[in-house]
Amino acid sequence: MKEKYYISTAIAYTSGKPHIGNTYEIVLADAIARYKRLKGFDVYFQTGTDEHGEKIELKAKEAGLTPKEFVDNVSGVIKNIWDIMNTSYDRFVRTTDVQHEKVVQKIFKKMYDKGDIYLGEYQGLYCTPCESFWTESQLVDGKCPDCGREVELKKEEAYFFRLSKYQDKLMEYIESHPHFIEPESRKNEMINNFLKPGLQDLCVSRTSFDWGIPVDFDSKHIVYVWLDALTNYITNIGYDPDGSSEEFHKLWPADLHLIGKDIIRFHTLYWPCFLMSLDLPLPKQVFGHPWLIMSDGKMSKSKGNVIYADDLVNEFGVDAVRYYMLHEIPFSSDGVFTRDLLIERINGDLVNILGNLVNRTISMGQKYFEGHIENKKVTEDVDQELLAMVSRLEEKVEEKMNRLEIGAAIDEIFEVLRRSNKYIDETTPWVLAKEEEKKNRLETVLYNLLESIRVCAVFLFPFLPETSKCILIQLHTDNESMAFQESTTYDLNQPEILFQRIDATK
RNA sequence: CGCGGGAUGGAGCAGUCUGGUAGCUCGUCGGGCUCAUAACCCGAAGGUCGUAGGUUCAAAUCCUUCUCCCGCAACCA
Repeated sequence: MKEKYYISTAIAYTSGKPHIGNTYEIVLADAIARYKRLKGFDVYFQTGTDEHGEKIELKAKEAGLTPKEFVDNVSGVIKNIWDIMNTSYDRFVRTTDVQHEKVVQKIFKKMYDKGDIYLGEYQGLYCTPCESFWTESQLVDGKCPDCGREVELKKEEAYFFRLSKYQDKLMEYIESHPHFIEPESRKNEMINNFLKPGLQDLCVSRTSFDWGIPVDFDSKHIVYVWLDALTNYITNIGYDPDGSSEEFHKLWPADLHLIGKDIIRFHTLYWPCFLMSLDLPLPKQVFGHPWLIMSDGKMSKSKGNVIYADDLVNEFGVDAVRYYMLHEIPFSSDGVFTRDLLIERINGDLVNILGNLVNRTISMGQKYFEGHIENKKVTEDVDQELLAMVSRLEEKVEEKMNRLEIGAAIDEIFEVLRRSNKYIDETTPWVLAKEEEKKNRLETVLYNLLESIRVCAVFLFPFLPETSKCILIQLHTDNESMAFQESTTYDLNQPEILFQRIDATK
């Protein structure tokens, strides 16, 4: 039986259309999910939208819509972009799903009955005109950061979750599972800033707005959005305090929660404590990925530097945009998006290295053998280095993917493609073609190239699914073996341009 | 002294854990080839590895000082 692999993205907040930075996460998750499937895992890949909260209530009001109408629309927009990016999620969840809402209420009740949630008083610095609570650190010169007016100490009835109760257990878990929080610098932040000073109990209800899940036994309280949002990882696979589904028992705990670096705290402190309260095992890993930013910093409407994924896909194609996202963003520091660099990557890597290699190889196959190529096994020493690289590729890619170094995994594939281009120069097929007695050697050379390309195409599938398929179609093969095959027969299709060169001056 | 991460040829990065010829991609310059999308291949120039000191036969790598950049510092998602 196949081993399961449960990967999730954070659910996207439905405040508006996601820009390209917000789209990075789903593509990253998709690459990992596709890779795990390729390696034989039974993958469950979940994504969706987070639809409650005060901000959405306000946005809806501005738009003259009910909150539900508003989130129905935005959730659809988000799903559409995920589809445009050709992502292979298994389930798209929404926090406004009735089933989710019901289970969240049960979870809240269960925690309350257990004594982990208690009714208390929220004390905070409140700005009355802005109707907002602020923390000490959010204040600017001791005043409201929004309007600059004085804030006052205010008390409000609220429910609290006893984070303090689970603090030691959580610390123990983090220390005994060194890869639970990645990258490591984030783990240090959590330990030093929160765990060591001691966790404060978390306020898990709100009374200042309505758009959310009501506490069923005290309906003037709305369940805190994060308690609502985080539980999506279990409610949608059948968790139920009164008895969970078979699917839940199969899938939980999740293998990887892929999230943005901005929400690490919620996923590595609050979420584990919630799970411990429910007596559930903790996810195996939480990876806080860096961001795709613009050269002048984070994308924002006020800066006017927002770029949307669908616009780029229309202009450059989905795999070019995927390639950029997956290849250009380092493991633990932000990656910068520029149009020039995108074009450079398309021309330099996708057109020159990959596209041209496929094109020139298939062209020679057609020209010299009318597309019919077998392995004549007239080998020479010069073949060895290429074949060795191809045979090591699986191991190399696996090593990088296990560390979630996606860009480095792609580099390994391109190393083989570069080596293949070099192999053509070393073997000079056009010279071999001039001598009839070298015909079998020529065919062997082309065979070696075709197999190398085929293996690369198989490994490119998680990252560039369309391109991978196009290459296999041009090679006219459905052999998806990850290893070099000694004896296949190729009956090539006509070559077609995989990526069109972009004129950077336009 | 709040905590953490970073500073490497023109650009972007790897190497730092486990000291020992400073590597990759792009760019520049020169050459080769003609199967291919003026693509491909080879070669060259270019770095006191942020600063100052220390340990060592030997430091990008270990220790300390300072400078600059970035992230975090809890109830907004």
